Amino acid sequence: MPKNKKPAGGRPAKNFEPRYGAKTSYQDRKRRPGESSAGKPGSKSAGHRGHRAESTDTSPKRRWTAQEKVGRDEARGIRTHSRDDRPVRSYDDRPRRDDRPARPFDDRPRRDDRPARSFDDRPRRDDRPARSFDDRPRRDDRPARSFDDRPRRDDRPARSHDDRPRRDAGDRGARDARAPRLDRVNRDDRRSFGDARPSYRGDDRRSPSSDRGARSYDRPARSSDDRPPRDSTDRPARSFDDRPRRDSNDRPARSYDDRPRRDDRPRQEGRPRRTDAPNRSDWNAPTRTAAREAQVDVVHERLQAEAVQAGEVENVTFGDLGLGENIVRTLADLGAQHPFPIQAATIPSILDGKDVLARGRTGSGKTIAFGAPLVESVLRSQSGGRREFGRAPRALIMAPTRELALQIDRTIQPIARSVGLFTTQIYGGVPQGRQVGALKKGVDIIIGTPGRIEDLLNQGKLDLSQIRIAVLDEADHMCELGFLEPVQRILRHTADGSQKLLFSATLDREVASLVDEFLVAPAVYEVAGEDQESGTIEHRVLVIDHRDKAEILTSLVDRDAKTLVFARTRAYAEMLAEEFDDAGIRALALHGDLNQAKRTRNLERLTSGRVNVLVATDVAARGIHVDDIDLVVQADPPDEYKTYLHRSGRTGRAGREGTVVTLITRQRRRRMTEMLERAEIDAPFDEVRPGDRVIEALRQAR
DNA sequence: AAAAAAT
Repeated sequence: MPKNKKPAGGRPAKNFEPRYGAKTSYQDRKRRPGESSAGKPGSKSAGHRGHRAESTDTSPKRRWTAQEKVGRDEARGIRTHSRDDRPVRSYDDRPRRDDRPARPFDDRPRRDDRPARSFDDRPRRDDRPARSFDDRPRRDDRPARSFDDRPRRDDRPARSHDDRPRRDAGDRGARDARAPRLDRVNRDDRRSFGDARPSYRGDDRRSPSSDRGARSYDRPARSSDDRPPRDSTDRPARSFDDRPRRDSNDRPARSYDDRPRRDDRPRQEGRPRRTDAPNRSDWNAPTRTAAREAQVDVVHERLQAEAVQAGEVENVTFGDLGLGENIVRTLADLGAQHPFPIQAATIPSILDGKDVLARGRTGSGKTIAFGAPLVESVLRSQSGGRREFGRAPRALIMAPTRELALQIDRTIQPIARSVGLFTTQIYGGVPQGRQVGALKKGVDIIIGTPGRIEDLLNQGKLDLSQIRIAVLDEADHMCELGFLEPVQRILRHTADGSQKLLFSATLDREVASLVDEFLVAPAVYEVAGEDQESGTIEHRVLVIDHRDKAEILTSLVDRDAKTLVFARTRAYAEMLAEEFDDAGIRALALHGDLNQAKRTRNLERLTSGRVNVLVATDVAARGIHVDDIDLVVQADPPDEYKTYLHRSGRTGRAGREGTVVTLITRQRRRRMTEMLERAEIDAPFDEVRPGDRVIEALRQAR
């Protein structure tokens, strides 16, 4: 095991014990040994007192696009905080580039609070050359690893601030590319979210019928709590599995168990679930096969949805869908010239005030599908008291990870700004001062994660009583254990009758608990023909010997294009990043043991191309969009098919091609096969040893 | 196991 390969100075991988000192980040530690920050140029001079000489040089930039501005804004936010609120925090993490305070958008309230000083002022930080990156020529951005003797680094000197630019460009490009695919929506039938019920037993999906039973959901809330006990029994459901199989227990976890309903609500029984949905047979599939393996992973009943025919939305424009001019223009700036199918389907309904459930595969444009109409609705609803100081927010968007919340804001903020509305991010890991300050001044849309939102809510610093539209991105995930309850508590604080929108690439009946309590007659949409086969991702499974794992991973990752590696634990993600680094392949990690600034920065480095390899835990599995990832490597196979779908969805976005490679050992073959069945993915399995041709073929960028 | 608040 490569773990100890580090030379003397290096500490063995095990050392990194994350948590204690949250602030101590792995990198910080590493850095110490060799290079003292002292040596680094940037740190001091420029660093102190807001000296931003360096940054200046970066300025020669071209004008910022809306997205870039937002990006800086958010980055600034993080840094800012650090300074203000917690002066000391190790925050160190150097502010990435954004440092460029770009003041342009001062519009935003927040910044004023902190006058100019740049974060450089931040005291300590010695270790890190601080701010560096960006501007500074300084070499390694990742000082960290330095002592490792690793040679590499130099290679990338080149980087320059390029980073941000590209992304937009890319985005756009991407979108344009796919644009063609969409076009008219064909909403034929709208099926109801339908009955939950029994379905679990796969067979009974009987009556297709009428679709709309519509709302079954209206039923007053059945709170989840109520029905506790029974489930087990009642849910004979999975019985079909008769296979008691092992893991039976594992699944308990799944929240769905908690999901009450189902039996209790007899009514539904009759509910027609239409099985014959056009094109896609089920939302998530393979119920029958699933049954067999339901051990770890459960395939929930599919939702009845109105299928949007991708090919038919041709000629439809965002304007036709009901969005105003400024918004349409901003969307175009963001690269969205024409609506994608999922967008064409949901926008009218959302503007219509309906509760909406939507499933669109990864990279299909869900953020704009709910974001644009949300902004339009808020705008229409506030015609009068706009910009009132201290106004309470009218729309809320929640996501499962901070990075995703940040990314969503990056897309929505420009849209909101274009019509004079303000957004603010409310997520943990950063001082709350700035967030609270923004709320005090008054914002219209808040985007964040459950923890901090609930925290501010309980502190009385966040008033959700005026929330008229609440969105749950990755809704099914938000219904899992650990997320469901906070989410429910938060939603209960929103205005009565507020509109609810649930989106996810794997939306299924797991969201029933929320639907039952919060949605009324929801419209359900999905895009016809969006099955895995129609995708642009190639899936491969490499069956290897455990002892060859590190070597094979290293060779897979040793390539020029962007590669995202998933590991099951934070420690392993960290270890892999170090191993790659030691092998001369620049790599960064992304997981919950890193402080938020580092998380944000490391992800940004992949996005900007400063680093090509990012090793992450499932924190990066859902929603994160990085343009050019053409290879996703699962160092550890996921336990659930949904996780597989989301992880692999980090590539092949917007119609591009991508490859997903999953490493497993022989004994995992069967489980892997079963999981792929649930995911409805066909992937060849190859027994591989280091140096095999297959590996070489896979690392070739596509 | 991970994520999500912070202390």
